[in-house]
Amino acid sequence: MARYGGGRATLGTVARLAGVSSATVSRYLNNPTIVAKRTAERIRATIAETGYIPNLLAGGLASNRSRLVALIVPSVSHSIFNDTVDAIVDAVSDAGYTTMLGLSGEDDRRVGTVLDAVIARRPDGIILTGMAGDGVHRRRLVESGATIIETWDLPDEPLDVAVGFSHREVGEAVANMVLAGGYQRPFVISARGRRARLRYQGLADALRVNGREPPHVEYLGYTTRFGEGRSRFAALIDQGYRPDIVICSSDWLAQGVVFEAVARGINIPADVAVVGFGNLGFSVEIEPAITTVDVRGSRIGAKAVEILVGRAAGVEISNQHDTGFSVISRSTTRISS
Amino acid sequence: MARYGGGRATLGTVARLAGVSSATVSRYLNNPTIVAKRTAERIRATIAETGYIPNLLAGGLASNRSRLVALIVPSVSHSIFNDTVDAIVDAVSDAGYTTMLGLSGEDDRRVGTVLDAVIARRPDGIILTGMAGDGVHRRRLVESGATIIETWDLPDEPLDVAVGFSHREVGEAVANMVLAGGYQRPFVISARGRRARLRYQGLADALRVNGREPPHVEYLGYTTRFGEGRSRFAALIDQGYRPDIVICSSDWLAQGVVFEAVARGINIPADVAVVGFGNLGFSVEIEPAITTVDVRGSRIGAKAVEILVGRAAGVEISNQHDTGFSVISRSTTRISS
DNA sequence: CTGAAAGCGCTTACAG
DNA sequence: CTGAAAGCGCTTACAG
Repeated sequence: MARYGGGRATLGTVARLAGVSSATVSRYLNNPTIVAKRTAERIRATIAETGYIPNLLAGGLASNRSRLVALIVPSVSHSIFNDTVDAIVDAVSDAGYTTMLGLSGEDDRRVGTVLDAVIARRPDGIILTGMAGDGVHRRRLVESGATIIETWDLPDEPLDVAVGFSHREVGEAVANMVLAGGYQRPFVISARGRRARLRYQGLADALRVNGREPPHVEYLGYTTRFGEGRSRFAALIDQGYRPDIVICSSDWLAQGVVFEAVARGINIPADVAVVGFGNLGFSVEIEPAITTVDVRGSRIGAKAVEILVGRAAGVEISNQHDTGFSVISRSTTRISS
Repeated sequence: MARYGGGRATLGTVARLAGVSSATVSRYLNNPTIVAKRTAERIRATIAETGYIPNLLAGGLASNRSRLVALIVPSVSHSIFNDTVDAIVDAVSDAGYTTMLGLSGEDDRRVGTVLDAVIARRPDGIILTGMAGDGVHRRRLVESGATIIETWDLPDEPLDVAVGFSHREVGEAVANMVLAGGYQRPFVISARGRRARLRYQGLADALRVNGREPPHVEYLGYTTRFGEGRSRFAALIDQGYRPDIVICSSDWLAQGVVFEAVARGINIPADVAVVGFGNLGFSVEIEPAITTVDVRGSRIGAKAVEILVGRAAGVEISNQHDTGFSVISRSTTRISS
């Protein structure tokens, strides 16, 4: 970088060198077409020559638009939200914004701390997974003035706007599959989080309506792993359970179940069908394949950013966006029964 | 939030209400102990009452310290760096800084764009995975004035500071395991990235020194998946290869190999040993367990932030930090041969 | 221990 | 289409 007056080039440096005012350079940067062609060209050349990079700290302060989007997720390792995170960061970047990442921890334990840190940067938007926790946090969010987007859920009363799907409906859809497939002994292995419970309730209620008992369910921790699917399924079989369909709250669990079943010579789907959740990359690669629920995590992310950008441009935004889901049936047609 | 004069409270609002100058409030915020006890108490109370949250955009501009750390990784879904990302974001947050996340894409394709966006925010530190690409980017990084930390690698000439381990040495360690275990027919299934290639070279060179041929190797894409491990191993067997040890450049590949082996009734480790890389969570949960290389991703992340914070505090920092690695042997003791 | 004042690098009415 | 000037909300020598 060429240095001018002992520091890095500023807007002022560029203006002086190009023989225009700072205001004009600023206009060129934010809306090139409103500057005269020849002036624009001169500024462009000067910027290239000086290696000038705008200071968005100053820009955000002056314009009261930080072009910062805060993204808050529980974690990034072993997270079902990662497709959403990738989609958001990419879309945010394409829109000329920058993503701040905050980790709220398991069960959103640290969301308060993260919120404070994030609000101090005056983001234009805050994207959360799940719902915006308790009263204090909801209040802080509203008062931040940012567009708040709750994702992966459809709360009845979103704080601002929600982008996601109904977990109850997912449960109901799985129930329909159970009923249509003629399964008699479903067993559920589930995470203990709010949303997984909602899916179970949707499932149980729909089965009950059809005169069926609520299925056995085993709740694990907030995050679920391959190994737990494996060990829980093994324990289940060892305890004498003979489910004809195992419904898991994540594809990781389902993968573990499949792995254990294969190792034990239990036939999928003839002896037992396996259902996951998330349609994670590997779920299509497992053999026998598992049935799973695709919730289009990247679409949720893309939609969230679209809304953010739209809001900034003054577009009227409805407060509920159902991105839907689909049950992807693989290997649930029973060969024998 | 209580409103004062029609907007949110600023430093000035707090100062006026507490009956002190802005300078004193600023001092209280940044270093409470240099303010008189009674003054401090008054300010504290006023802040609580007004719900004041500092504007760090302004703070960063005025102090020329943004307290922003940029983290640049290829992606977040299905990434071996995720433990590092979690550790960094948490440590950055604990240090009172904020993380900006940029995705450089597969093979760092988009690193240029991401760099520009990030530098415009004037971060105090920039953390990258791998080495800082080509000349243009290296130059931009240096000129940014931020502390640059290259992680997951130990370049001979780091741009600024490097935190990681030697991929060649990992390959050599695996070679030692191959030799010690008496394996005769190693086969490598590998990602095509620079670092995976370095590990292969370390492996091949160490074997060559011991009078052995370089092992067969099959290179896949930049990212490797469970399904590829499965299908590549299947193809290998179908083609008549009979490796006694399969060395994979990721635990995902290794998991796929194990899965396929189990399905085919191939005994691990009696017939074939499987080696992964990364010590990802599930690798210990696979049965039979795989041998893998633990590179302590979260330690790399924690160390990187420690260096950043130390540098800001004026601590002298050496430019190479070897965080080491360890080979975790599981199921490589051969039962028959 | 505290305050008055200048300044960080931008944006944006306002006027022409 | 362009410029002069005020202002965004902080921090930090400087002086006391």
